[in-house]
Amino acid sequence: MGARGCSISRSSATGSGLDNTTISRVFVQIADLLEIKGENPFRIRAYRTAAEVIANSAERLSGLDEPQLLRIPGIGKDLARKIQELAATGHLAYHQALLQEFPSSLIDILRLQGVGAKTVALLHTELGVRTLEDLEHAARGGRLRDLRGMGARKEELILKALDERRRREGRHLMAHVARSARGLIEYLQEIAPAVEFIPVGSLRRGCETCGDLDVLAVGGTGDLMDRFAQYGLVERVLVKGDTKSSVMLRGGLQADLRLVPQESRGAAMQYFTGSKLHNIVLRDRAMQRGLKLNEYGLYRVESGERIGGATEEEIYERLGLACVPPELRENRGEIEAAEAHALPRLVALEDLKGDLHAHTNVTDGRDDIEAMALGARAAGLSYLAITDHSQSLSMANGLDERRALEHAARIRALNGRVEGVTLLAGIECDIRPDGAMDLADDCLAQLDLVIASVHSAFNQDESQMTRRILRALECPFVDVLGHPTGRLILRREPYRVEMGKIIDAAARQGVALEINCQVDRLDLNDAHARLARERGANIVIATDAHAQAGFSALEWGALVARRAWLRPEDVLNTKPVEEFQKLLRRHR
DNA sequence: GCCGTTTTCGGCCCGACTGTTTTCAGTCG
Repeated sequence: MGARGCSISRSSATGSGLDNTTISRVFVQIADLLEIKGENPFRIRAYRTAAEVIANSAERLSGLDEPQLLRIPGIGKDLARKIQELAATGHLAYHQALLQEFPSSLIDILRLQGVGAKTVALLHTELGVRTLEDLEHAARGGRLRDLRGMGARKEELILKALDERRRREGRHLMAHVARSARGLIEYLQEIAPAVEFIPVGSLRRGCETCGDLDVLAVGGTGDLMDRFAQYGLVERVLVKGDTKSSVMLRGGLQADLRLVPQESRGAAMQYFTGSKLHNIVLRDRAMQRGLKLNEYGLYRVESGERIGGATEEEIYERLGLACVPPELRENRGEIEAAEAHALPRLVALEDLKGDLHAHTNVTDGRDDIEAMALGARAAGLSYLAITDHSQSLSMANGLDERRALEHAARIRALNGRVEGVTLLAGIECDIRPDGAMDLADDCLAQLDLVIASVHSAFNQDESQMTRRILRALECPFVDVLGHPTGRLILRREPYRVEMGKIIDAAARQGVALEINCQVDRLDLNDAHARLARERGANIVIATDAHAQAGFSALEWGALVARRAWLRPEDVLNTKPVEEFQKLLRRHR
């Protein structure tokens, strides 16, 4: 994940409740500042690696002691102490000292396209530039062109980058990038039918957001670069060479196209799929074996002889590894598992047999029960739980007990109408601010499936929210906890809640945790879903569809599950409907 | 700043492209 923004929020940086994201952001900021300072690049990398590891750790690091911290790869004595200082005081003296030296606003400048640490330092020392506004002023005044290594062209590029930054902030939802990829590849494919176009990078790894779109053109020729630059949605060409070009698409997504020869197809796929951390480990492994790995192939260092590169499988195999699925390539234990030939058989979209979370036009959905059943069948599903909202969600015309039971009767009456799809009468019942369920137990007891979800009072403090959800899980008729953290990716932070406790309670009580497939939810995320499985909680993958076409979103949830190392047997809705129902909490 | 089956020191991934240079530094992925 890229670093968004640079200010460390005051509210979240208060003592022992410190969350991983906050610690990670401090480390990223330190790395940025050290880069501007011109520090040892390996020290900078150490901070970046640690920041990544911390952000992706499901366990809260602020609660760990030094020996526990030292067991985490990438955390040594020094960083362990820094984490503890942060956890104890909410501050880090080293970080504060750097901020005295360089204002954090310099980091905003560092994020500009084409501006790196050396340039930021130069601007700072030579022109006294501290903020984006200072920079814009200097550029408009023509004061950049006289600096060493700069010219009028560079000045113009910086003004463009400033303008772009204003219009858009960094990252994009995976599903939106996937759509852009499909459009671009369709265009290129028509021009060059013999060339194979492969999306790689974070999109291929199934990351929830992507900073850019990377596409390989296997077996293409140089003229493809011109055609790429001419694509209708290109706003501006950033770089254009014989084998590599980058463009900015309308809407602010950067797209990169790399030309690779057929014999390097596998090496290039491996290299450009990443992640960076996974690749560093892989190249290190190659080095230990007297080999060199780059985007063209795998070579013996001594003789220069090429010993692989046509396929990814070949590269992993020559390094003594099973081929790692792209979703696992994050340096989170996959190399060790690949070495032991113990990689899991990951759950796939095709394994999913039912969907458990869908709304109809009785509340805030667009289509009626029958249309939704048809949609589920078209998506290849054999059962569907209709789960409309409960009364608290009055904006959505939520159901009270009487309407909920009437609705359930209609759903059951329609069962069998759409051949091949079993309908379950469920509800998405609000968890009230005090943790009480929004509908009476005797109503919930008469339904086939109950999802409990938080839709209000998001800013309760952590202990309040944790107690609230734990109380909801006590209700014997709750089968599933819906979108457990309430986040909206790139729009709303998750609410503050102790997920470890929620996961343990869910495991204990047989409540399944949802991976909600809405492209801006994907909630649970990969790290939490992985933790949930490790702690023995059941998982369901559910769309939260609000229209007939909404079932295609299962694709995104399946990717999250794969990134969480889940196997088909870890996901309840891979089971046929009878077996699935037996596994629900109410039938345990 | 991390790491270690050669190691507590001396390594740490690497190539493409651009702009400003005249052989390269900076940026990016």
